[in-house]
Amino acid sequence: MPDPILDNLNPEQLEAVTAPDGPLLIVAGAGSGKTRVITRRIAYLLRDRHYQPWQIFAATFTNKAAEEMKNRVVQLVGGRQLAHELPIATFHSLCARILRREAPALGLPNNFIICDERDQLSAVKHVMRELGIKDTEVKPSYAQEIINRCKLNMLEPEEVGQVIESRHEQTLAAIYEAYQKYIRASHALDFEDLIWMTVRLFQEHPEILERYQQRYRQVLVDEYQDINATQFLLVRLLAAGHHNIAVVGDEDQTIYSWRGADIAHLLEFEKYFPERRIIHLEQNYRSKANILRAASTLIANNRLRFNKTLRTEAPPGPPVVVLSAETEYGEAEAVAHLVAALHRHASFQYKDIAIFYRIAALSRVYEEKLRELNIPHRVVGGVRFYDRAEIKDMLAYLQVVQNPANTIALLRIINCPKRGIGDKSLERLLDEARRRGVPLYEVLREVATSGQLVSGTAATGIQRFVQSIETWREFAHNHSILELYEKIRRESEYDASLGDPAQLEVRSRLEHLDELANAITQFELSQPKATLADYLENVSLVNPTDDLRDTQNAVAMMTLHMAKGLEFRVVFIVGCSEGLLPYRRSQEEGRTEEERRLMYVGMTRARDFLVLCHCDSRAVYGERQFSPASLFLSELPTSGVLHVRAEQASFRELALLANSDGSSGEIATQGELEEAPTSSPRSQGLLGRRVRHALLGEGEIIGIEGSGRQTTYLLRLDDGQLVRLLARHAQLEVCG
DNA sequence: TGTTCGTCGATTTTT
DNA sequence: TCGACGAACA
Ligand SMILES: Nc1ncnc2c1ncn2[C@@H]1O[C@H](COP(=O)(O)OP(=O)(O)OP(=O)(O)O)[C@@H](O)[C@H]1O
Repeated sequence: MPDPILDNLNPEQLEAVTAPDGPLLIVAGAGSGKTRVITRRIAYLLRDRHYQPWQIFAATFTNKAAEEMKNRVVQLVGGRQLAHELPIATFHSLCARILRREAPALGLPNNFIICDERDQLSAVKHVMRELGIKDTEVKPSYAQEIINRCKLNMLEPEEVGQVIESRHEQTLAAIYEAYQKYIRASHALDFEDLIWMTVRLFQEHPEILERYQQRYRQVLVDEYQDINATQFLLVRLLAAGHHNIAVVGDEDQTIYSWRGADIAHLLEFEKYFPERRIIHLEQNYRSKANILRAASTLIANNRLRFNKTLRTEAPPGPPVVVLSAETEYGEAEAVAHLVAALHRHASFQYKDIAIFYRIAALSRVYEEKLRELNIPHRVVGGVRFYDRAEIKDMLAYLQVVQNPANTIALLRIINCPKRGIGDKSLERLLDEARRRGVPLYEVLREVATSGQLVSGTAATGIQRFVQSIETWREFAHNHSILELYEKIRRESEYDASLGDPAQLEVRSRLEHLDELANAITQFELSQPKATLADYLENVSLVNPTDDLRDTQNAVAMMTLHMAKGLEFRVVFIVGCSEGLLPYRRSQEEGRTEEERRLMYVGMTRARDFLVLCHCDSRAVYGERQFSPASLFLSELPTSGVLHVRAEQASFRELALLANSDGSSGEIATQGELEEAPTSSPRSQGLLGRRVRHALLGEGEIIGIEGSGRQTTYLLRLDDGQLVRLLARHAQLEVCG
């Protein structure tokens, strides 16, 4: 009888899935079935070892990964309820759940709110103003970055020196300290706090830790190479009693070092759990051999890695194509045409195809060209829905209603729409609040009755504002989130403040606000018992595009980071230029190897066909700049890689090539031809000869394909271009 | 207090 | 090219 959980596993995979209790370390390369193993193991624990869903703590680093894992487990084990009961989620979300219950033990309120990057930046700016630090002296975004880097490593303000050495050390420490005070007073936690405070909770309250150790009998971490020091400490605390901790990782796929990820933790696992069982998976089940070889050759240039074996039994498949164009428009156009051809002439559906890029800003051109050709596509996690100003404003209203002490949100909406409460008044109110050590809202409430401290217009504005908030708070007690939202939207007259609905810009904002209503409805339907606090937490931690199901038949577009863990039959990596991939700033900060890993991750997502794109010049800040090909392109093997100029490319031919399995030699690749030339005797002699073409100039014949009338030459011109010419038309002159 | 216009400056990746 | 911020005006 077929067993969905234990069938279709190789012996090593099976060993990993069914390993007995105790620490388990699985180190394995791309496409070797790591995710398959960890999901099957969870299913196995549930079905055959009779664990309850809530006893399993499975952490991931992205919402997408969590969603994917949960879906797979539910598919294996079944049960509608299961999806809600299984604690498979990101570290941040698992921690938020714990803190929501236990916050009081740390002196924090249960209804804390989670502030995102933007809130964080505005908080930093706020405290810098209060401290009288000019943003020319220290850039707020820099201060933010340093604060986060400290918090990732559980460093207090006085320890700032450990992450930077600069004359600003004192200043940054002061900002950090003030920032902490400010967000605490606002009843807010930032992303880093979620992890760190959970660790602190466990360290300071052994009895609470013990409860969670009792509860979570199995700890699992996917993509373990991405773990940072705080997260590692967290899982060590949880597993301290039973040591039932299983992790899977691949050091070649560490792409989050800027979030504190460190390969060292892979080694340290063995230090903390010396009795660990270690399993290597060495067979790649995903990619055609040419793709795997190209990726392996590339990553071999990294020094910071173990030497893993990764083999495949797959046929060579089509060559990896390096597609070059003159400009980014040419590049995008070529991509779009090739996508169309793959759809039309080959067996690929749109949803089999993905386009990856280093930075999200790059997606635009490619989107445009796809749209021009009417190719359905979806951008995964581009401009984040909840990042839009109008959405953030409305959510800030909900946050203030939920917890008026949240000064961060309060400041966002106090004069939006305009209520005549200007900078001057606000400053006075904030001073008063600071002097007395009470939340800003407290002061507002008093001013609303006393009318003191501010001018007439401001006082009226405050009065009406406080009045509204109080009404909404009352209303929130016995109404749904949606009802509350609609009421706020109506009574705040926010819509009108956006301007004339005849304007396109305004209309799209209004549409976003309608979409928010839809999102709230969806949420309330899926979680009927959820509170406003639950909703706001969900909003902060889960991007709605994350759970946009991949149901549409559309080309997927995303950053290389988002691509991790996924697979597609066809992958395009666009913008393979120096400065972009590897990204200049990363390179300057000494993280070239991480950029190479990023490229490696992208390449290994492909099953059948991989296209790496590049262009000679690109507009940067509106200015056209020379854009040399990526270092990584030069690190690819010569064999199994085909270089094509977009201007000369026949997309139909490329599409047919993509469909070939590379074994019959219908269209051989450059490398194969060099190694094993097969062609008619007459042409044979030309292979490797220098020739001159009337129009194209001189070059070398590096390949001969087909025979008879179909014979074609593959010619490498002296400028590096590759062209394919039908032999009977090619008027070539042999040189020398 | 609110609006508009010009200048300047800056760009990663995710929770 | 876009957006954030400051100065000058309504
Ligand atoms: N034993 C197997 N037999 C057949 N196919 C397998 C087997 N193991 C894994 N696969 C397939 O190989 C592909 C890669 O598996 P999976 O995503 O689990 O790998 P991974 O190691 O997590 O990859 P990566 O680290 O690159 O994200 C999937 O399509 C999976 O279905």
